[in-house]
Amino acid sequence: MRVRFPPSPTGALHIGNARTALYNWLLARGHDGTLVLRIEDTDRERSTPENEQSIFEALEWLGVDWDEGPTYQSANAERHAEVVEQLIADGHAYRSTAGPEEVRAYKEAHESRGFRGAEEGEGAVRLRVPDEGVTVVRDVVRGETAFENTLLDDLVIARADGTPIYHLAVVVDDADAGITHVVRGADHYSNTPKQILIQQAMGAPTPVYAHLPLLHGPDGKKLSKRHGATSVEDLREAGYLPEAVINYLALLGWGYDEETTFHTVDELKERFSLERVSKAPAVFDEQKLRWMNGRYLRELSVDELTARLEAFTGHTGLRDAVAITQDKISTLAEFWPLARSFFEGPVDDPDARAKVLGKPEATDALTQVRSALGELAEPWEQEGVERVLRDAVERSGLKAKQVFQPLRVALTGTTVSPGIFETVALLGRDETLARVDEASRGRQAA
RNA sequence: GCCGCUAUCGUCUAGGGGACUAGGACGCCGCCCUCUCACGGCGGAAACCGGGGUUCGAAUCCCCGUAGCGGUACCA
Repeated sequence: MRVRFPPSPTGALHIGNARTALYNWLLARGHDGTLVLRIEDTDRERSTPENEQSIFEALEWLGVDWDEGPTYQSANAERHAEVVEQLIADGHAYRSTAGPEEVRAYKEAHESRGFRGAEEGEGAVRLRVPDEGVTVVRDVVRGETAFENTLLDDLVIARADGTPIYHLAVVVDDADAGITHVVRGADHYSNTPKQILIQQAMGAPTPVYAHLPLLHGPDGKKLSKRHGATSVEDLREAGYLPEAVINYLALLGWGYDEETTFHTVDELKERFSLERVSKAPAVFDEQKLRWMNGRYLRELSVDELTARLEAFTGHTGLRDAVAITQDKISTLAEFWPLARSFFEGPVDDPDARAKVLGKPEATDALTQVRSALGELAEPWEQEGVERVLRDAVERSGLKAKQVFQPLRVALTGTTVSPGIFETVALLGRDETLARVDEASRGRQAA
């Protein structure tokens, strides 16, 4: 089995393309297959070094590798021209100057009939499509469909300037590369009979086809920027883990059984099959990815998560903070907002201060807490901190919440933070007392 | 317009004639846990697009309709 996947040469790796790449990869890796990477760029200028680089980086981040390539259609121009000449010589193709207007006029004159041109010896090269019979597309996920040849146009396979059209180029490249399985988006389905016709004219074999359902945004329209993340790069920047992205993408258009949701990459390689790919388009739901990402994130060891967060945020010395925030975040991006006050001091949140420190019992609460913590003997650890703080609550006659929230705001500046005991323990004696004192002064001033 | 594909909870899906009072997951709602936010646990609401067939029996098969999507380029 030889499969090949064609990333879009137009920049970021779109989520839909990523899924196509993933399925090709799983298929090859699960079946001893060879994976070929080829960039579809007959349209010359499309593959810029920057675009390619971002695609390769996205694939690498996902862990999707390949055995051969990258190759480029544009590098194969001579071979394409040779095939075109051969098809003309064999009478399978002809040169014609007919353009869109002529084609339209022809179709208006011939009711329900594909365009048929005449040999003119110049112009673009068109393939001669048979006037009868059907071209059958056999698709692993969709079954068989017969297309009436008479309805198909004589399609252009090379421009007047000699450059090949995509359909010709893929077919030639796939045939030359010995590609046996073509797994691509369903937007190519209606084009498949054209490619099969080219294969037949060339005498090349037809590979096994599988067309994947398209991906849509929440509104059922094509996934676009206004739906949020649309590329693998976007997901990476949003703090998703590659293993979660792979798991989620695998499930968009494919299901293994009645209840399994989590699959490791190795399990996916083993379990994935084209036969179980669904036919209906799927909607990309970032909320579910988010949930799944949180699950993966919580399964990481503290050391591993720390390493990823340090790479993601560019900060170091995060381990202790990571340990107490791990089960509060769903993406890497959520870490810093929750933990920054440990490193940069209390954040400035006037609303939180007014709402919590402005309460009448706040002064009393901070006073009790200050004296309790001030008397706490070393070591300054979570266990001792919790003990004295709970005692302070007891003495104050207030509810735990009435004491802890002012303390939380005094220490972090906000009403949302890791557990209060963990926070106090991590901050350390000096910093904790200093922040409490600072908050008390601020309160008196106000 | 023509050709084609698709159609199960809001979303991802399981289902391939009786096991379906249609299963799981996300999200949502409620309860529990609780120092905030989360996490976690428990429970709940929520779907077979419509109409005809076939059959003793249809979510499952066939036809029609409807809707969505794709193709119809000297784009990929």
